[in-house]
Amino acid sequence: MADTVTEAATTTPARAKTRIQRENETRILRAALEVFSEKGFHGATLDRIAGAADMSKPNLLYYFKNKEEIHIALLTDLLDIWLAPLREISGDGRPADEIGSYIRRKLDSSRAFPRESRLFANEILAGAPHIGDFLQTELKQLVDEKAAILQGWIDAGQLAPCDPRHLLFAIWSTTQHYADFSVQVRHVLGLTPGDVSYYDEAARMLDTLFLGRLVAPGTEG
Amino acid sequence: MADTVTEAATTTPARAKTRIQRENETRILRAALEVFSEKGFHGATLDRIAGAADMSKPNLLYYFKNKEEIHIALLTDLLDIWLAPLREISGDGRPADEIGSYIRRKLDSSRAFPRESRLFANEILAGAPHIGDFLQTELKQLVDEKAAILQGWIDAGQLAPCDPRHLLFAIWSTTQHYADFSVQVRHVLGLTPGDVSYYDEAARMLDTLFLGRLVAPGTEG
DNA sequence: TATCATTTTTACCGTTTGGTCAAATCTTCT
DNA sequence: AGAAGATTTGACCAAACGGTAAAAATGATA
Repeated sequence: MADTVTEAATTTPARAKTRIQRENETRILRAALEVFSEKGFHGATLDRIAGAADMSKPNLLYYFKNKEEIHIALLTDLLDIWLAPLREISGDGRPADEIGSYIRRKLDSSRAFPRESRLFANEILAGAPHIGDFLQTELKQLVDEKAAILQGWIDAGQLAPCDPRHLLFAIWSTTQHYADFSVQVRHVLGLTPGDVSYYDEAARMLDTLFLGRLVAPGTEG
Repeated sequence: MADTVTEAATTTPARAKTRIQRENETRILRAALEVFSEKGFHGATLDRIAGAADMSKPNLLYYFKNKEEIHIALLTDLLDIWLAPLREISGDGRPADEIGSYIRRKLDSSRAFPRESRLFANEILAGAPHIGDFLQTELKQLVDEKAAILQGWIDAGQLAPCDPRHLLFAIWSTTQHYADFSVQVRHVLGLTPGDVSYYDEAARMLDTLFLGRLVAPGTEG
């Protein structure tokens, strides 16, 4: 893949933006997020995005030079949202507090930004053609940093011995599942299409799983 | 969406298959799985699938009448693989044994069938256009059944009070994560593209999480 | 080996898609 | 008001795509 999000960020020619420019760019990005997140990159068409933005296709291309540039712009915005909850983990707090609030932040993020979460999932599933570099550098570095904090708790006997990175994977997967697989969740629970009332129960489940003990003592394998 | 997997299964005209027919159909399905799972439905092209099957496009269309039919054939095969581990959960065993071995089966499934897992993830992310009916009926029914078993353990005090369906969601998400998000996992762990050596550590993590206690007593929030 | 059904290929078609271009229209600012 | 720049539109294009038709080649079978 030619461009990555990090490259794209430096390519900006920096020119004062007009009011119309700002308005239309956000309209386009909002529409594109809707379409990309539910159709994937290849399933999304410029016509559809333009239609969702209530705009003609050539006009859309007046603001973004091609389809990929819109996609990259979305991914760039997304990464901040994705990283924010992780950044807040602090070594100063108690393990249960820090892990618990991290899970809550991630779950809130899934609820507040399901489209962004699905966009991210699509990108990873496709082999991370645009954000591969981000994953290897920025994300890895932050994970290394936070894993060290978790490892400190493990060494202090406050956390069960485990690979801290895999603990993060477990938090990511369980929380993101409610956004990415929401269709399956709803179908299994027998809920109607728009219903996201399962988030409260999800929060309880994850508290039990990560902060409590699932299998009662004396009944282990 | 016009066809669903359940409809397609009954459409078969039932005619004796030749050797070449069997060989080429499996060649096509194998190639299509590869392409669909890494490009998604819309990103996959018939030319690419035909190329991967070392076959001309018209020849491919001699065996499957269109792109969607190949996709549906793959999904149909997939659903058995997906359900198999869940079907084995029994109310006769001890909670820790049953849950533990279910997790192991699901994790093994992710390792053995990563392409199938990603195909499934793509389908769900796209809103389950083909398997929506399956999710609402067959899967829901099986989940209801197994959830009752888990609820029995909860009522018997062998399992922490929680929504059994959400417990299943947690198992699905954590285990499938290693197939669906393998690119991210590898990048964060600093592994090379083909490396799947993380599965052993993943198994340990999930055992700790689901069967043990993560946060040490006395350090809860 | 001759026959018939099956399989494969070549050439092609209509549509969709990402994208361009130049003219027309609207804003902004003097 | 009117010039200058910004925005929008309609007409269009080449490539890619899913799919078709018919002839050619191959395989099975008697």
